Amino acid sequence: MTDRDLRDRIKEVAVKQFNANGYHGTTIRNIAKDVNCSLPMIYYYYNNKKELFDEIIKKDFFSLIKKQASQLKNENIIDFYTKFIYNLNALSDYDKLVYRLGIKVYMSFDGDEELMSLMDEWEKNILPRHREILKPYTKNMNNEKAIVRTLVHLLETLIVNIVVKNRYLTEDEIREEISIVLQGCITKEDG
Amino acid sequence: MTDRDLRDRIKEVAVKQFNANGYHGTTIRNIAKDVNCSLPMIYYYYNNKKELFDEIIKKDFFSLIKKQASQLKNENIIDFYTKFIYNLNALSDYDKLVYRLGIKVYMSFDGDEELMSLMDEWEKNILPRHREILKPYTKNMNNEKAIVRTLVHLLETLIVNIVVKNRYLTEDEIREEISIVLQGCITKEDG
DNA sequence: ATAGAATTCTAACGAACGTTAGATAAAGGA
DNA sequence: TCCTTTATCTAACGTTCGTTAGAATTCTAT
Repeated sequence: MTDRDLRDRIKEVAVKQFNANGYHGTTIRNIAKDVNCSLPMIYYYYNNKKELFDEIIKKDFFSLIKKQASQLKNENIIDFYTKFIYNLNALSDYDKLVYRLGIKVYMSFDGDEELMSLMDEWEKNILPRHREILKPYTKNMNNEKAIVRTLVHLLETLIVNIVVKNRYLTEDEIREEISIVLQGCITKEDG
Repeated sequence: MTDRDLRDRIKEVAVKQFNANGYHGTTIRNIAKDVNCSLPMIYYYYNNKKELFDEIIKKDFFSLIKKQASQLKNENIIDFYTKFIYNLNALSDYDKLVYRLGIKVYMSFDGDEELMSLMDEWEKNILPRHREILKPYTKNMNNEKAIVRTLVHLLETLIVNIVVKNRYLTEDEIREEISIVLQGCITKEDG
């Protein structure tokens, strides 16, 4: 075990245990045991259990998805979305678990009201954001809204497969599925 | 409160609390309080907490999805899948919560190894089943497998929206999205 | 009416929980 | 060197947990 900041090591172990056993099933004692430190050390760095959980979601999870959302648009829309999903495979184990815990809260399977409403805020801008991205490719289509919705729904499942169910999806698999949803768009602007 | 079997009332309250607070966050005392009975009555009908949780998944959840999977095929494939999803809106509150808890286990957000492996067993026949259903419509297509996969992925998200996030999806919304994924198939056999 | 089974209760057990008090050790500048 | 700050510990507090013992009540068939 390296001599990294104990504070970070605590959070790392906590993410694992919150994922595996949920908020209530995770105990400060078990975290301390895995970190190999004494129990009150957790309280030296975090005021209480809830603050530890909240920091993972509020800091780590949101900075993760904000970073992901700010990815540069590729020249080709299908390449763009394919990379968008495919890159999730390469997330570090820690980031994957943070993402997974975030989805757990997003589905209100864990966390509290406050965290859930933060998720609702975020969710509100998902559809508009992708609508904006897809605008150049869907401007003449009558079912534009449905296409954006379907794509976002597909992306959600792909994310869940990689991050929650811990599957590896190949780039080709991802591209195939995205192409099926966007097949009406590709001939408009691209090759 | 009606005088239905106390055993059923216990399970009903348990489903609510397991959904809201997870396995570890749910206490026998709180169940008893909501059922308005004494604490040992839970143990009169169920040997322990885990048996209560397991019965919900093993009996109620699996009978629910087996019933759903055995729905009669409609003459039109898009109508069929649209109804398949749309009908979820009409599930009783209890069945929705049972379904939701099952998904929680399916995503290994709750439950134990044994329940998870039951889920894995079930998951294995999802793709083949839909491949069979779609066979008449995809037999001449080169991306048949990708279409089935994409459809199943879309169905998963729609199910999560209705059952986990408790959204109401209109029949038109559902049909639009399914049509986008199956647009290559419809002109083959149908009108 | 009454014996026996089925149902429900009060009260408690030991274990584990989140959290804290307070002592000890290590580090670093004066 | 000594003093202050930072880091770490042992031990315990009060609470809640899953579970059970054992008594009281209600039902049912004779």
